[in-house]
Amino acid sequence: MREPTFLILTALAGGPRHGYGIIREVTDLSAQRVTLLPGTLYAALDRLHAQGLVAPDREETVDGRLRRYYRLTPDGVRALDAETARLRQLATAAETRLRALRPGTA
Amino acid sequence: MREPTFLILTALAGGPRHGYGIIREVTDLSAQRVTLLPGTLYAALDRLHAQGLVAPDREETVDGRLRRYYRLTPDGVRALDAETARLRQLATAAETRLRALRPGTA
DNA sequence: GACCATATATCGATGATCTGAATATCGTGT
DNA sequence: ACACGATATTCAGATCATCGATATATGGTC
Repeated sequence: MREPTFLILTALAGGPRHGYGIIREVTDLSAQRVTLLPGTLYAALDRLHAQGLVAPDREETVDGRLRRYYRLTPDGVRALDAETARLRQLATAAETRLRALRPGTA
Repeated sequence: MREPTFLILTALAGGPRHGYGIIREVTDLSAQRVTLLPGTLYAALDRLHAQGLVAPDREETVDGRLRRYYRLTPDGVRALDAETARLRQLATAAETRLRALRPGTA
């Protein structure tokens, strides 16, 4: 799983969001580091839906503009959980070696 | 940066390694979860060398077989450091939301 | 009426990785 | 002498997520 996909799942872990809401949430989440492009978002949502990790939630019309909400499925929560554990394990392994490289920084 | 690339840099953070040594180290590092294929490894080494993150170290001949060692460059250490910080930040953001989803697990 | 932010959607190109196969050398067993 | 397995490296072809660009439409602002 790549970073944009991970951030989309993380954004949805904060509650159902519609497409543009996800884009804004991801921008915040990553401290302006990642700006999700529409192509990335909708391709990812289609893929994650096909994988059963997200599902359409509800549709709202606000000021005449359609909002299509998505939410995490239970499988989606599990996938995000597993992916988070994996990231943490990778970071820990690297940090252990980096600390050994620079004993002065300990 | 994808997982195999990150693991290669992490393996080299433990000291210079030759190709097959990196493959074995990555298998250990990831608790048998990731098995680096030769094609992945050498393509990544070429790419990382072109980016200045790894450099050829020395060559040894053991039992008549050549071993070509690679090591992290200072830029490589910095890149691994930055990437590790990024992974940790992502994991922390996701964990915060996952904990809020399941208050019982806190 | 031009322009911008919101909102959803599609398409081709890019690039890192994976699959799968090929090449070469050495030690061991027969 | 020869086949075989382990070590070590290389390359062609394919896949897949993401990017960049573009399209469509609404409502509010100037």
